[in-house]
Amino acid sequence: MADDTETIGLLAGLGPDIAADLLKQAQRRTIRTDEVLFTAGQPACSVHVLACGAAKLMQTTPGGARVIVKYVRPGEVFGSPALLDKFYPTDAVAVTECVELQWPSELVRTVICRHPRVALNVIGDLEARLREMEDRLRDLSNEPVEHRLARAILKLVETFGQQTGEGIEIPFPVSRQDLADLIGSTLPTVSRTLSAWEAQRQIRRARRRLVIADVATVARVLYEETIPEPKPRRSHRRAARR
Amino acid sequence: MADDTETIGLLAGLGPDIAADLLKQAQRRTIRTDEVLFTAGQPACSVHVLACGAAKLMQTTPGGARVIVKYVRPGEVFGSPALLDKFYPTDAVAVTECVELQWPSELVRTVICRHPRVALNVIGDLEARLREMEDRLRDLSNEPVEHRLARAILKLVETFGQQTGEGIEIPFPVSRQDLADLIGSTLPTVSRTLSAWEAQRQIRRARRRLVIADVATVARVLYEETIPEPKPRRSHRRAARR
DNA sequence: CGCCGAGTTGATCAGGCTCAACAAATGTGG
DNA sequence: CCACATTTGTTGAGCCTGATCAACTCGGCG
Repeated sequence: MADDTETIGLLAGLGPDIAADLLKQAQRRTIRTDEVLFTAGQPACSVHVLACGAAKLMQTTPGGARVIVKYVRPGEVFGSPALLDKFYPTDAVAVTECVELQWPSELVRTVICRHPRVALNVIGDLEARLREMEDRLRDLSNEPVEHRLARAILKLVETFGQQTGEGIEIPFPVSRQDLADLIGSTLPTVSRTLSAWEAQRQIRRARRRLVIADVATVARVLYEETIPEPKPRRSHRRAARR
Repeated sequence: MADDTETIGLLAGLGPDIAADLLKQAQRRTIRTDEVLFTAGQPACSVHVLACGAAKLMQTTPGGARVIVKYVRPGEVFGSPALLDKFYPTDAVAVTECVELQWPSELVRTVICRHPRVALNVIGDLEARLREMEDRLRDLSNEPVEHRLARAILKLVETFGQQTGEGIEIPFPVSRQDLADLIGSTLPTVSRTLSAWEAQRQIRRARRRLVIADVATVARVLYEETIPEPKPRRSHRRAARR
């Protein structure tokens, strides 16, 4: 398992011996698909890293609406609120069989004191997530569903995509509802758009998995009919028309 | 200026002497209203803290759409991407006369090594911003404009609000366009809603400032007509109707 | 074989965006 | 201090994206 050292962002730049030592101190847990790693509202007392597999972080509002905040990929930190003794803000659910590492938060805090590099790694991770959220916020404010959907899929592709004979496959089930929750839309709307793309052979489904046959064409959705708009300062919302 | 020590989250928990020392090393800059602190895309080489005043962080898309990512309040860190030698992801614009402190990023990195507490402070700040973004994402996906607007205003109130004779005032100009960019809507829509609230005396305007006369009633917007929805699991979007 | 959750698809309707013309407020120079 | 220019806000009319509701299909499973 020593090769985790290379994957895990948290331990980057630490020197193999130290990293290995920290790894040994981690609590290791295997979680089956659809099982819950933690729940929103629970007190967060350890910092988590996904060693392998994939998980989704999501919130459910009292009204029943759901939002997928993020898909976690191997090597990423999640549950960092633990460092501040807060509560988990989201549910975390395994979407694959996966392996998770946990360190109790006080331990991590002392590690940070001894190896401040770890703190920088955490900061880097958080910073990246913040950027990601800013992007999504922009999309949600300005882009139509079709664009948001394309972008969400492209993102899944570059984060989790695996080349197969049929195209690039997302190696875990992504339901239409999931996609809807990811882009702030609804199942029927997503279904419609995807049906169209399926008809055009840009995507397909293989045993519960999403397969993107033609990434370039999906990406093109984002650029076609983006009005060059000669006017110096258009005001707002929906750059596309016609 | 030693009293900055108490306000500045970055320096929390450091001991007055150390904090004072760090403060001395900061580059201090005064910025006038509407001036730019930094621009999206610039290489970020120092970490900023707002000593006093207020600033907004915003992005402008090529299409001309704008998003206000955050209003920065005194004591907050902004421009932390510098720690990783990245680029500023947003523009930062002063909305008041304000004073900013800057530390070159390498300096901050060494400070972090000597005083890991600083790293925890940064992490705390980022974590809080992440939570905030998650909330906004949820709102944008699920709530109608009216709710988002109410929430945005309430947030401004609790972050910047100052009690005055007329009610609680936001101590800097917030245009309808700003509010629109904050909640992902458009100027005309915001204007309409606000006109209504103005007519009902919940808010007013005094010399370019927003004054919230009746916070409770604005807050009530969020709760009235939230359907109790007996059904165990409604699917999605817009909990409110009728 | 019948059930159940997930997906499809049609019909309908409304929130809120767009366009546009006008009114207020702020600022500028004489 | 007033006329004009510029920016910011107001308000009406119309339309379109995408949500909602609903009926039906499909694939998997006990």
